Amino acid sequence: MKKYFDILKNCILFDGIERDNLENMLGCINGRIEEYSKGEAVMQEGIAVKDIGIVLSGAVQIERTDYYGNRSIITTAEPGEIFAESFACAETKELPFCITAAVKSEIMLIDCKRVIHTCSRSCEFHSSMIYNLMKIIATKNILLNQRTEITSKRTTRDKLMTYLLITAKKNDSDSFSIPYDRQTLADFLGVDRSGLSAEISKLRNEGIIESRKNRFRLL
Amino acid sequence: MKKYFDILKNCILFDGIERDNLENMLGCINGRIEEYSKGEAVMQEGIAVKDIGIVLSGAVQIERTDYYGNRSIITTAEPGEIFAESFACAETKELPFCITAAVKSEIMLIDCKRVIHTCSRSCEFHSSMIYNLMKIIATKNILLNQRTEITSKRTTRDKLMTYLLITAKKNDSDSFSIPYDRQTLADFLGVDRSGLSAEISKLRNEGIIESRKNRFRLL
DNA sequence: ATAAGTCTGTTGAAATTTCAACAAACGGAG
DNA sequence: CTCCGTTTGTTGAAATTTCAACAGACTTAT
Repeated sequence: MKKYFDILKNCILFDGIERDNLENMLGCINGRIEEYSKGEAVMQEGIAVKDIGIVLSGAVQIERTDYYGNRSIITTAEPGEIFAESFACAETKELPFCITAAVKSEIMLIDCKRVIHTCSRSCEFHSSMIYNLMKIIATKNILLNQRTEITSKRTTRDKLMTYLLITAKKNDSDSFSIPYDRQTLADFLGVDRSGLSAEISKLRNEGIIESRKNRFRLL
Repeated sequence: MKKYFDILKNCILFDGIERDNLENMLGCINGRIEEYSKGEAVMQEGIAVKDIGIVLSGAVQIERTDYYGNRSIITTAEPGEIFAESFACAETKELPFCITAAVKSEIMLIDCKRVIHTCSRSCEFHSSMIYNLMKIIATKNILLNQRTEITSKRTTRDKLMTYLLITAKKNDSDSFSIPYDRQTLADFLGVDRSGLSAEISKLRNEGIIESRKNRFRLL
């Protein structure tokens, strides 16, 4: 168990909890470690989700199959990252996709109820963990809301401008860098890459923005 | 205070908490009641959000101004509904939009920290409230994820089919009703209403779905 | 039953996006 | 410095969406 402490220490779920207290914590929430071989299902589609997962080693991927039968990877979680937390907290009756081990992996599974309901001992660290979990989910929520605001716009220009405006506000400056290359930005905005490039050029020619590579300035 | 108990009783944040215990609860979390006149800001853009809001009477609306200067209402909250909970839990430093009273309203504001951190008395109801809050935010999260999955598709057909497939799975049946009229569905999917109608007809002609008004069946 | 209003499906034209292909710019590696 | 692989910008054609307008179906109030 001890050999995983360095990884768990970096897991945001345990933010603000000292290493020395981690051991007590883990007893308190009864985390169990499971091993999965490459391709094996960590959580199967259709199950009722009870556990929050933490990747200790390896990686898991969340996969979805669309109505054409195309399977695509929605996200992956690497060591120290948590997954399935929203489904566990929402007490999802049927997981709408499959979570599998991308490679041979060790996963810690924690019963969500043990996290949310403070133990009888009511340890102070438990409270920290609840706070962390709430913050994680709420932050994702805000990010998803922003993305929805962007993608609900109808044109590439509107999507891009909405994104740039949100980013400028976040950076508290008209001039900022973005952490995406063109293709990734296009995927995020839900538009075609070449169309996005064209739109950036157009906005630049119209004197609405300045841009060079992934650095932008709103005028 | 007592006159608001009926409203609070229906607030999902207090699910599973008996009326008799509600009063203790409210002391424990120190909910304060504020009154706002029509149009007055309940939470101003740019502030650091600390409180979760509950509408006791009237209604609040969450408004956003886009880069053209058009102001639009993102959502409204009516009596018994909560708002700003994600921003409070995520400890948002700058609220990205304004929350105003749509009409003369009474609002209960609760310091989020008081909710998340169980009180020294560690009352059992507090634990219920944390559980409820977590479930609310996690559920929204899942819904937003689904919406993102839908709107990230490029064509009206793909968006519609993804939505129908998710709904069918949720209803555990190929045949189901949807809670939207055409315009609302179009807004939700992020597409043009007339184009959506046309696409539904096309799918029907191709024998992929049956549909009558807001009832659908996947074939 | 009528009338007014709303919702839905249809259509064609205009606008926009996607797609494919290519060239220019860029960034290492040798 | 040159070569090679990758990223980005550009372009024109094809596909799709949006827009506006209208007609028919349906609802509700009187």
